[in-house]
Amino acid sequence: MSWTLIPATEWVETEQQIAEMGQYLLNSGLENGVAYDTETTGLSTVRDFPIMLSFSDGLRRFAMMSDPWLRHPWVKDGLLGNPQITIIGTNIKFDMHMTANSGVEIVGPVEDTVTQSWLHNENRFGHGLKDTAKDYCGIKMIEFKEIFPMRRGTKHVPAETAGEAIRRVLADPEGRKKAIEYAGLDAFATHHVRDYLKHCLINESIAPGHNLWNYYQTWEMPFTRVLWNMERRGFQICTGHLKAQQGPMFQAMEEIEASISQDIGWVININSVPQLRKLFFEQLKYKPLKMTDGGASGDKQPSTDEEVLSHFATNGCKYSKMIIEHRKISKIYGTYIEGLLSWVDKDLRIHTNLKQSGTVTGRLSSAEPNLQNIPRAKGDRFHIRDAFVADEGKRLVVADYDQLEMKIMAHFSEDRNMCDAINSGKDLHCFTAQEMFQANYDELVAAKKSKAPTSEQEILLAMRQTVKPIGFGLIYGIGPVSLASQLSDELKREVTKEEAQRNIRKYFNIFPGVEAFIKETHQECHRKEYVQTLLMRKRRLPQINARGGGGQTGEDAKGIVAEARRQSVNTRIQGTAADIAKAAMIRAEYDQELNSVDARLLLQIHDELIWEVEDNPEAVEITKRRAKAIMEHPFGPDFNLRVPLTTEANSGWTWTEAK
DNA sequence: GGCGGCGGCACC
DNA sequence: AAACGGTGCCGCCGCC
Repeated sequence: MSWTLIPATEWVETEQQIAEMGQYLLNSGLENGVAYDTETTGLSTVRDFPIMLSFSDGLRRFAMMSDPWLRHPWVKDGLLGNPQITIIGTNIKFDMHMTANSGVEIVGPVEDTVTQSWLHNENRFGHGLKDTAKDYCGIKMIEFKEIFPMRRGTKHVPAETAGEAIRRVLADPEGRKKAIEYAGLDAFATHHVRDYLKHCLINESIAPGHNLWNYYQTWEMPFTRVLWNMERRGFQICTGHLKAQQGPMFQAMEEIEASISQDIGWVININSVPQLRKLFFEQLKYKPLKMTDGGASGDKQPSTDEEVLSHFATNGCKYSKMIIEHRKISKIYGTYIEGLLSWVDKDLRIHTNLKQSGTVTGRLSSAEPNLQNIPRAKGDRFHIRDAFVADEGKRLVVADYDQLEMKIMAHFSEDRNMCDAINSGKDLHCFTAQEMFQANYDELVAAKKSKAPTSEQEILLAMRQTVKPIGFGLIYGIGPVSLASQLSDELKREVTKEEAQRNIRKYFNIFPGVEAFIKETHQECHRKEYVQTLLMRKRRLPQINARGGGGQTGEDAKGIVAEARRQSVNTRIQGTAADIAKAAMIRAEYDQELNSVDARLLLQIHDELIWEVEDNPEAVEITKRRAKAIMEHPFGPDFNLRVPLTTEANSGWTWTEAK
């Protein structure tokens, strides 16, 4: 569709009009869903609420004030509260929050065009309505700020909020006309984008008898609501625990900065990389160990990251360690103390934004704030995870997969040795070390468990430490250079790239199926220009067949092809892990037993799920048992991979205790 | 004064 | 940094 004839918005302001709209949309909506959009007081999913509403079936479009019409039976019960009607939105989770913030629930199935667009092309830049309406339907959208220019703030007068701007524009007759046109357009365009994408997804086969639209309906549609529930619940934070650390941390950073400044003769800001370069490479005359990436501009500068500073420290630099220490504190202080505190809402909980379509592999992502990169308890002196707590009278249950990605590698590769080792309950890394270095398996396990390893056990541990990064590396498509560096770091001795290469070779000799799996994945990707996960979701990698030319040198194309090859393997593994976690979450959310004890899913960190449940032994026990059962059989009790998806579940008052 | 690039680093 | 995959966010700094 290169252009679309757009009907005028029908502004609803009488009982008769709302009834006419309700009746009309009920009929068409039962067939093909109703698109819904809100103009709101702001972007906060907990504090803001709708001011204007719009609905469309793709033929007519309607707009109205949220007050009073959101609560009108035709809207509240006839459309949004009607379990038979699919509500379609662009980032529908947001509109679900806004609507709920005004006390109205969307109860039926929900469709999200952002997720649909991502499924259609995960590599696309921009799945928002402005981009998709234009590219897919030829509809040119009006910018929000064009209709509702927000007054800028000054020193003394705060900036206008979105809500104030909308109300101000609506008060003016000319502005009102424009606002009505604008509000009605979003829902209308959303419906058109959805119809287009539905058509595309139906026509995209992913397996005999299955297309991407089936996949969308089976997995992504229910997942949207699961994520909405999780965002709605939030995660309780013990703010006192975070605040108690602010003073000492700030003081520690100041002391380090003052001490170094005194010594070097000028006031340095340790957070400033250019100032650190001045200190190390101009004043102290160190040689750059490595250069930065340089980004798009290509301006490569000497790096001052932790590896470089550690190297300088071993060469006798007394500042390096202090700077590393300062960086650690600064990171925790900025991101996880100040940062997290600024996200705690009135209910003492953090409500993150869980992005269903943020990644190219199908993983979930979390933002505003990111709760998927909270420092892990082990090694965090500031105990950030202790601040993540259960509500009064409740308890957290944490369940996580054991080596999920390696299990998937075993499943896909069907490697006999790898599957046998896992199926006999062996520690995979110890088994690999045994095979690679002819060590004794039981002794390897004993060394791993030992609190005070003997010198013989240290050797065994080094074997296991050698093997571990290779396992990860296979999933990432590692090369000998980076493996060598990783091993050098891990083993605290120089490992050459030749030695690393020999270890990779040995690894493949023990698990020949793994090497074959990688080769087959490359070949298939070259042939189809995409790869698929367990649930047949696609990642398109057309660049895998890139040839030089077009201003691109042969060397460049080689790099691009190699990268795409790594991505093809990684996506099948990482993407399948994401499928498994997704399926487990959907099953858990609708599980009768978990619901019977009111176990509420709060967060997913890729291979880990966290619930909040009533603090009584029976409820906790049921949650742990059920969580484990569901995660180990995410596709139901009858579907098994070639290896078991072993899961461990624990409970506690805080995230740290429950893990 | 807002914005985007960059370096660095937290997680799986 | 890399021939190691996928994220999000901090502070700094230069630009407009």
